[in-house]
Amino acid sequence: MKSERDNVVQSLDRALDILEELSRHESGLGVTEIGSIVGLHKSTVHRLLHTLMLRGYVEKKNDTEKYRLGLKLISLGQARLDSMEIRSEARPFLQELMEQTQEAVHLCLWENGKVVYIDKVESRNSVLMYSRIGRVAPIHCTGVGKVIAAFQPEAEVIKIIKESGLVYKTDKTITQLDKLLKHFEEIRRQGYAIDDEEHDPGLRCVAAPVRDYKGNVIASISVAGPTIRVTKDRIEKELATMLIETANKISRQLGYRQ
Amino acid sequence: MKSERDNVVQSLDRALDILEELSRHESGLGVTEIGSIVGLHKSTVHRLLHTLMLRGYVEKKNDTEKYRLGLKLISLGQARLDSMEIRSEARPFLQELMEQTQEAVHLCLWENGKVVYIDKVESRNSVLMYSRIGRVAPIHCTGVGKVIAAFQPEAEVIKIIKESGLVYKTDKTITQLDKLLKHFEEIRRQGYAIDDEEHDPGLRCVAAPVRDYKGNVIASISVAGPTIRVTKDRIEKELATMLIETANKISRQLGYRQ
DNA sequence: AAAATAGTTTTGCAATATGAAACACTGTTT
DNA sequence: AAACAGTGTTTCATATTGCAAAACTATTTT
Repeated sequence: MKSERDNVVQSLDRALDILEELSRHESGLGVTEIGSIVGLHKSTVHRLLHTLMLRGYVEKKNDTEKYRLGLKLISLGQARLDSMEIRSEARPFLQELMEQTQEAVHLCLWENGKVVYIDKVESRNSVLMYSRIGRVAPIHCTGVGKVIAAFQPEAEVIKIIKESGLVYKTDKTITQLDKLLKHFEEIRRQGYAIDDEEHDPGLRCVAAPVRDYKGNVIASISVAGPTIRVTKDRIEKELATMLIETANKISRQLGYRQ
Repeated sequence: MKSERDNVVQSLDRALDILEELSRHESGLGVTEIGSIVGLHKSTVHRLLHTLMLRGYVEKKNDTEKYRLGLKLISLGQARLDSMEIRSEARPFLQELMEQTQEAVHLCLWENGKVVYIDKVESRNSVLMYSRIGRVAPIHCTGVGKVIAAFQPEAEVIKIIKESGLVYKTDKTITQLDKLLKHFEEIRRQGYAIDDEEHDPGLRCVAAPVRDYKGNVIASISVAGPTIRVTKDRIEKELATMLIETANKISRQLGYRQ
């Protein structure tokens, strides 16, 4: 039986291992360190790094022997981001929402069965949180994830959950499939989702769905902050409404007509 | 004589060719197209794409046979951006400056002999322009580039100019080395640089240097917009001062004490 | 000063990656 | 409907590449 791993180009695969390891180490890694972590001989690592460095994908950090990701990755990553029309269309609305709420605002996209952060507008009051452009948002314990998943075909959602699992993050994480699906019904009914410390203790997020011109939910936006500021009361009285309005504006910008 | 191109890992090198070609084609490319452009057999391209796709570095566009850059590049690019402390330190100041001026504001970094855009805050009035995160700003015809180059060791600047040349962009581009170096003297004297339609017709930009804790110019910020809004008069009367003040705030944030 | 560790280079050869050829699929033309 | 053209995918013989062991160089630690 032919496997996905058949026909993988070994040296390319290895080089990508190296890049991903470097992305996890902001302070950089040496040749021998990389070799140990990715399980390759240091002379192999050295040659792969030589090619990556020549092409700008890695660089040595401040004339040390430590390697880090290179600027070419910024360029390619940004090229991919810039090709996302929804991102530029949505940005002004996100900015406005951040100004109104003074909390961090996010835009996530539903891509290949994953919810990915593709924009984020920080406020002056922003606190450190998990969300970061390029990161995947779990569909069971983030507002942006739950609100997208709730509006996808249930069979597809179940398949994804079976693959990635309902990983426990906090005591409030929903880790039972039937309870999550029931929760998704509630989200569909009220039109928005809340992450009530389900991903990070002390953090709450409210998210609303963004639709494309056909009415499919393809993205979500959210407002997130510490529970002492993003209170349940504040969500019900003002944030949910503002969020849904903003999401609707973005949806209309994308050609959605209800 | 050992060349840089010695010991290049061929299949990695080729895969990077493919990624860079895809970054130039927002609408995606097919296997055979890629093969034609990068000069490889379609079966070779197919196998490299298979590995890149498995790892998330490319994906097929909306169930077509066209390939495009994948989300993993966003992740890695953003990891590199997020490792830049100056970027997060500067962002609130850039936001403030954009609010005050209502024009596009940029942050560029001096890295490996190049000036690279690493942040950009758009205004509602932003017009389409060359600047894009990840792109390199020419040091002879952009404000952000000239103001960094002016404060670097002259020998190093001359070396870089000899390598990349003084490429003509508009009728106002400075294309003679002696005139450019003289212009750099003027920039050092007045403490800011102006790109007066030297890179794009109809666009003007004013830029100021950002210093590190040692006083070295390592970055620059700029305000840019159409010449009808970013007038010479407005630059002299208000923009230059605001820009220098903001650049100084960022420099102080980085530990610079004059 | 000696030992240990890390980075870099060399090299023989086994394994990989290549591209030509064939096959499968899709869209266009007749 | 059949033939044709072009693209994507797969196979396979083999030439070339990439590998890691070994050796060398440089730096750090003891």
